[in-house]
Amino acid sequence: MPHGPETEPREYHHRDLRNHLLELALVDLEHHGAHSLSLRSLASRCGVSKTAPYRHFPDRDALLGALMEVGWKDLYALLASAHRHASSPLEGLRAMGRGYVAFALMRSGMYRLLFSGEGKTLSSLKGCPEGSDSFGLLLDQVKRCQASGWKSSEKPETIALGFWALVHGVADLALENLAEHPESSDRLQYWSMILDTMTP
Amino acid sequence: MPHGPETEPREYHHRDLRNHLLELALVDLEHHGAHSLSLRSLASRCGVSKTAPYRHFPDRDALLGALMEVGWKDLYALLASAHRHASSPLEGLRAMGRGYVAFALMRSGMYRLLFSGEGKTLSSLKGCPEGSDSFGLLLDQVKRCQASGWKSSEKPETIALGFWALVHGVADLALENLAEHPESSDRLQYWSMILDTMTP
DNA sequence: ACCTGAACACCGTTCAAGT
DNA sequence: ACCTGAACACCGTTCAAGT
Repeated sequence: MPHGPETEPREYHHRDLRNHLLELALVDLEHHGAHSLSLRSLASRCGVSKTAPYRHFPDRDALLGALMEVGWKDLYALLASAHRHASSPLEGLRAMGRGYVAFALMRSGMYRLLFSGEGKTLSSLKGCPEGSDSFGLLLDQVKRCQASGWKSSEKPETIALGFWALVHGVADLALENLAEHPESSDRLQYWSMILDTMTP
Repeated sequence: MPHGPETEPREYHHRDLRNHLLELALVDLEHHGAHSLSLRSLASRCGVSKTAPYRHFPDRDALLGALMEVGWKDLYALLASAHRHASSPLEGLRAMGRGYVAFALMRSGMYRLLFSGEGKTLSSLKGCPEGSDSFGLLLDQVKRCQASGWKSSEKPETIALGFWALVHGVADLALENLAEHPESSDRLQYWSMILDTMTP
């Protein structure tokens, strides 16, 4: 059945290839991890030749970079909404920590891509406004906590980095499932408890 | 110049291939990261055919696993020696934390291999006695701290996991160079300060 | 027991060429 | 502007065969 002059001509230049690639990549990222992402495989599943992606990304790292940008934005949005409905500054800080851990558990592929290094994390965070904005969000919340008397003698940057380190470490350990007790049906809850224990 | 009956016949079966491969791999690991490790390249630099490594490692992951075993052992030795000469239990705990961060900074390739996931970390830690022994070391030190009154109302496992998370997060952030102040000529010192600030 | 060689099924990337 | 096809230089892995 050959198609005549329809409004939407099939088998054309595909037009939205860039977004199609990113969409599939986001799925692969969660299901099989960043190291399994292949330009050739993505291309073929988009119904396009092996080299077509190079019109939209200079190389594989650029595709990964675009995915990270999405990740930073999502993380920022999650952190921003987490502290909004808190009953106190310190509760807001704790909520941000729980949100961070939840992000790591729910979107582990993306979390690992953002933070497992490979040398690109730093530049991607500094280069991406959403990345430094996330730290800015944390820093502001720490300052609000200090304004209400908590650890007010320390530099806010020191506290913010220390708290981020704690939260980040908890997220990493939770992701590696590094607590072998049997009743770990709800990992988020267990690790939130650890987090609260370490937050004065 | 053909060689006669010498004591050490060249160009033979190489005999110590397994260790030679591991040696080269350890160098590559620090210089270019785990993802750059290639069985074929290692083999050729050992002066052996591309498939020879398969007599010693079932697959690439097995080579990585053998490297991790080395890493766990080294980390364990470092932690064990770190707390030995401390003036108090809590000082010992802090020394272990600094040692962990120092390990991450000095052997970043190995540190990333051990902890950047790829799904193998958990099993490699649980499977390798040195891995769980490292946690046992930490747990014992925490118990000594609690015996002298520190946070004695909490479960030692909770404190140990929380402290490990903190230290691990500090190590990760230090590795990503996530503090952009100019005078960061000595990262270890800066992040040790952050660590001490967060350790009550 | 340990190693080689050919073979298969993948990769990223470049470049001349097509529409 | 966007995509294709052939080509190059890599991979991991299997397997029959050599010593």
